[in-house]
Amino acid sequence: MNNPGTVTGLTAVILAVTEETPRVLVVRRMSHDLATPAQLGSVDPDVDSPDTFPFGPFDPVRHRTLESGLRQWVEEQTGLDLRYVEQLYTFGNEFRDPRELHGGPRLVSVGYLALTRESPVAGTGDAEWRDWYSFLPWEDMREGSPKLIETVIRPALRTWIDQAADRATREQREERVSVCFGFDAAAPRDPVRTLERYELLYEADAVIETHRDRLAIQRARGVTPTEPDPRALESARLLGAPMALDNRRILATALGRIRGKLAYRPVVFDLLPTEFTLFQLQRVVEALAGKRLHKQNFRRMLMAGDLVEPTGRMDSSGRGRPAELYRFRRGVAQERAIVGVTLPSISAAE
Amino acid sequence: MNNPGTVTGLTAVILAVTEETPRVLVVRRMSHDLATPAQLGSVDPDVDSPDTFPFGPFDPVRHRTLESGLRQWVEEQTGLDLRYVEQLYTFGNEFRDPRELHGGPRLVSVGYLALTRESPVAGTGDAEWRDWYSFLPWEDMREGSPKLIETVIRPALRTWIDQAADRATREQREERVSVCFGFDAAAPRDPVRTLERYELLYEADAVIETHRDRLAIQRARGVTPTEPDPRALESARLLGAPMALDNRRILATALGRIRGKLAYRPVVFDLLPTEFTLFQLQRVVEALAGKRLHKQNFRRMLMAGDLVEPTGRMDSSGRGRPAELYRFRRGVAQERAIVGVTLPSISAAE
DNA sequence: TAAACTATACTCAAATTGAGCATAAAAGCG
DNA sequence: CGCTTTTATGCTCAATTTGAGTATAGTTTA
Repeated sequence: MNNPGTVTGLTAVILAVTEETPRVLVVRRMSHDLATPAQLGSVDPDVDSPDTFPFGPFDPVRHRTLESGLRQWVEEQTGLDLRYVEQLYTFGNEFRDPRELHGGPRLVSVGYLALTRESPVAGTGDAEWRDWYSFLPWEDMREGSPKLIETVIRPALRTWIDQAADRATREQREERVSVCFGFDAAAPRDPVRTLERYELLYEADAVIETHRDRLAIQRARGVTPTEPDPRALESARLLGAPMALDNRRILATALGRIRGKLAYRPVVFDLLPTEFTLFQLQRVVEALAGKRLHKQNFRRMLMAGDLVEPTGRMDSSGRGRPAELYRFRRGVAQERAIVGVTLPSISAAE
Repeated sequence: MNNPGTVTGLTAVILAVTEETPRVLVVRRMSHDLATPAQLGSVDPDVDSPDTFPFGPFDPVRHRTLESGLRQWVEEQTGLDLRYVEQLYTFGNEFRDPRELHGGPRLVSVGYLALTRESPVAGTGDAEWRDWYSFLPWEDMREGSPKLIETVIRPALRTWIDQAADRATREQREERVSVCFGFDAAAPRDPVRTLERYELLYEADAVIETHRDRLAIQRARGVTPTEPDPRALESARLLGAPMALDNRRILATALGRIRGKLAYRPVVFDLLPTEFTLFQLQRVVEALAGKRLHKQNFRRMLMAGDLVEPTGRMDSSGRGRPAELYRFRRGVAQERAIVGVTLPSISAAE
């Protein structure tokens, strides 16, 4: 086999929040330069043209840095005004791009997280905003623990635990499941561990990607595909909308990162308009955290951190008593910002 | 100018701790594949053959993942048994590799942090362990604030603040300096913000790399080099040993990451032998954190987190009362490990 | 006018954190 | 041997932070 080398590209996870709804920008077709996703041995018809994140090759002649490269083509292609931008992770696994199975190059992709205030996407019409929890439904605990955790995830993980070859493996799996999803009352669920949860589900054959990838690899290698358990497949299809390649893994990485960042950097403000009520701010934080917060404590924390200041104006558009409008204290908190917004963990009880 | 494309490589920051001394593995010459660092317009003779981190190109044919690639060549070349390995950041700035100035390709390098128990480096003889604080001396607060903070850093940053063009910039710089180094009593110094500190020093022309890079770029562009202020140069030479390329920035990234990780993952144990006294453990954490810890509180935290268990054996090699030997509770804490080792911030007073 | 909803001020107990005191057990040294 | 030095280990205490309420006020909507 010849050495097809590597292709280096940039993947953008662009987040916004409208009112209560968290959104991420996805494209239906892959970008021109890497068009037509190779036929994956698709397990599920839905997977045939699944969503991807905006992707562009990195051109060192045009771009001084990876970040400026990303900013430039995202702004060119979507017209969005990216605010906070942060490098996430570089993904370089074998067969990330299924074309590698047929002799294509390794696709090394530097993932970036970008925050913006939501606005209609200009430019190429194939990009659209989607609720990010439609891809990772088990991460949204705002209305309590979603039903599919008990009905789909728990049984699937139970099966996986029971399939352990020996006692030690079995106990390790039990512990891991318990920690990731907080089933054990002793270890409350940590909102930041999104990637671990996704990877656990992937390993446990609980998401559709596991089956898809296995099948694709087996086909490319000329091995007779193993017939997946129909019950496992059906269960996997219930676990959120699929995405192409490892894009759901990337989304999980992004979500974990932004949740972690929340605690020590005032990043929320890059998702909000210049002026906002404290309750709007809280709604956005809740959308990110995937859980409800205690209102009084939330504002206490904001005040203690000197993160916001009142504008004097009021917002009467809401239903109840009008709330005062605040603005982010740029400058001071910008740098200081040892304080962010702390997220409590989610107790197993709730 | 033709398009020379990119080269994708892997950079390894390998850390170990011997007794009290933190160590990082550096090589004197660059690895074969990217040998002979181009002549940087070296400001300082010492910079002519500076240390670099082990670097190797990424070969997608041999390596299924970036991490396995890194593990493989590091273990081949050094014989070290890498334990914890984590991706740090991908560096792709213009002119990272000075050969780019002369038409070379962009060097995109995926940085990895690796922990190992120190052992003599086998294999190619040009690798050696160095105290990592020799490169970032302002990060070691174990014996109180190092003198060079007051004698070198503070004056240099003062000059930078005074050079601000306008009042707003000036205040921003003041705030930033104060937050990074904790000069202001209100904002204690955060051990995790190592990268911010390095970048601040770089921007403020306080480290030698700023001068080196500026000169190199000016020469390559055929611009007459600006003569650097001799006092600034002299001061910059006092700020730790230099490294090639952006390797000190990478080290700062690594140090910040491991310090942050300490708080929520039991990574220290990958630097220790199987059995250790609590005091040895504390010494290692202190080496990482760059500050001294309260002994009693430290063990209280360990016990609360169930991270270690006594072996029953005693260590009598020390001078005082023999200490009990402990081992890391693998398995349980491995996964649970919401608890790590929390680092207090460093108050300005001390 | 009541019900519903939102804003905002306070309180309180539990848990966490930073710092110290006290005592125990060894080694080294006169 | 007795004294100093050094390290280990158990325990207390106050300050702060955190999670969860109670109480009351100001608006809109049925």
